[in-house]
Amino acid sequence: MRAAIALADKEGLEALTMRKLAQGLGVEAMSLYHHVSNKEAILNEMVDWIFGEFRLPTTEEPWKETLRARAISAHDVLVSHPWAIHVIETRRDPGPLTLQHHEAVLACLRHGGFSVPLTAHAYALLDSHIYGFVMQEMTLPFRTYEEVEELAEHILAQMPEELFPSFTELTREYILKPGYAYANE
Amino acid sequence: MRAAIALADKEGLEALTMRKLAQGLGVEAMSLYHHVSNKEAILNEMVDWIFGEFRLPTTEEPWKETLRARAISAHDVLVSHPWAIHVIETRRDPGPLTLQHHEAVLACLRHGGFSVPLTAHAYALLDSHIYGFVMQEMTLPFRTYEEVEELAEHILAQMPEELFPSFTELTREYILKPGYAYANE
DNA sequence: TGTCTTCCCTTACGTTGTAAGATACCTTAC
DNA sequence: GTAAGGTATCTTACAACGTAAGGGAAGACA
Repeated sequence: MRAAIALADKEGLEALTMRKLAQGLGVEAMSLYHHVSNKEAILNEMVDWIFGEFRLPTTEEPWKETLRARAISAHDVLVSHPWAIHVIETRRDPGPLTLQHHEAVLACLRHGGFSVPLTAHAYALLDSHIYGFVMQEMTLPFRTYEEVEELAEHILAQMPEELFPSFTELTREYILKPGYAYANE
Repeated sequence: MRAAIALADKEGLEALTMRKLAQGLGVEAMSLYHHVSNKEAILNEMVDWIFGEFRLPTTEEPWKETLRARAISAHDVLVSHPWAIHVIETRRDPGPLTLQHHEAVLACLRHGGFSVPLTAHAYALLDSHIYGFVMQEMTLPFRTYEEVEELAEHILAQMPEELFPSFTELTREYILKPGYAYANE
């Protein structure tokens, strides 16, 4: 698991093949199948590990604070493992750490005074925002400020201003201002 | 494009291979490369087509109403093409319909009185919710109500209630109630 | 000393995207 | 009327993927 996560972190999800993973462990690809039934199983465990990294909310702290801390932690974890949302999105059965995490969030909301239906609404709302935000952040065609600058100039150059007035305005007056980072949205 | 979208709709994204796509068109796989440079190019165009399906917001209607209609439309489109969010998430350069859509949303917010920074905040917030919501909806291990029932019983049976009190409560008192559908969250 | 389990190996297969190049047809030019 | 060139398709081939099938070496235990 550690090797798989490290490989995906370093060389991207598409580099995580059974052969490369095995090679990093000084072993042949087929040897992995003695410990794991599938590549899918590896991905499942990777996602469960990710959920284990999220800060668990508690029932002692006020719900707003502890859930805010959880959201920020989840964001940070997902951003530092760029493959994560992508893989989460394709998993269909949750692991133990994932279930434990859900339980903690639900318990926190219930202790905070939310009714059962409101708890469901709130959880859906919170995680929609977290996942959607991270997803957009990861989909951006730039990461550093230099990349923003270069790309924006390139796009502006070939984007007719009369067709895209609001877009060029946003780019010029907001995105290209020093200090811009999508994460601050 | 029509064949590619139909194939992905009907048999899933993993069934969209160059050979199967060609076969559906009565042609060999390599013939597609005369019209398209890559499989990536096909995916790019599919995403652009998706954005073209989203209802464009206008500057005539009140921003709240027209953006709400856009959000619902986007949700419906994304749900009826289950491959869409997945592919959107991996695209890095937007097509013309995508740019046109962004322009319309930005223009709507600006006309609605939002400042440039607030427009950026609002757009990020709106789309985070839309994408995240759809992503969660598509990741659920069930689609129909029968599947919920079957799966919930199965999970409850092997989930120790003392370890997951809030989870079992939510399942029993909310998810298993007739009429439940995640889309209503 | 012999059997069983654990762990890794080699070999092989079907599927994927696509590079390289041949071939048939249609259009256009002289 | 014929040559030249462009357009659309084909066949063949290759490297990389996940993984099925089965062999072999080491240690554990009888």
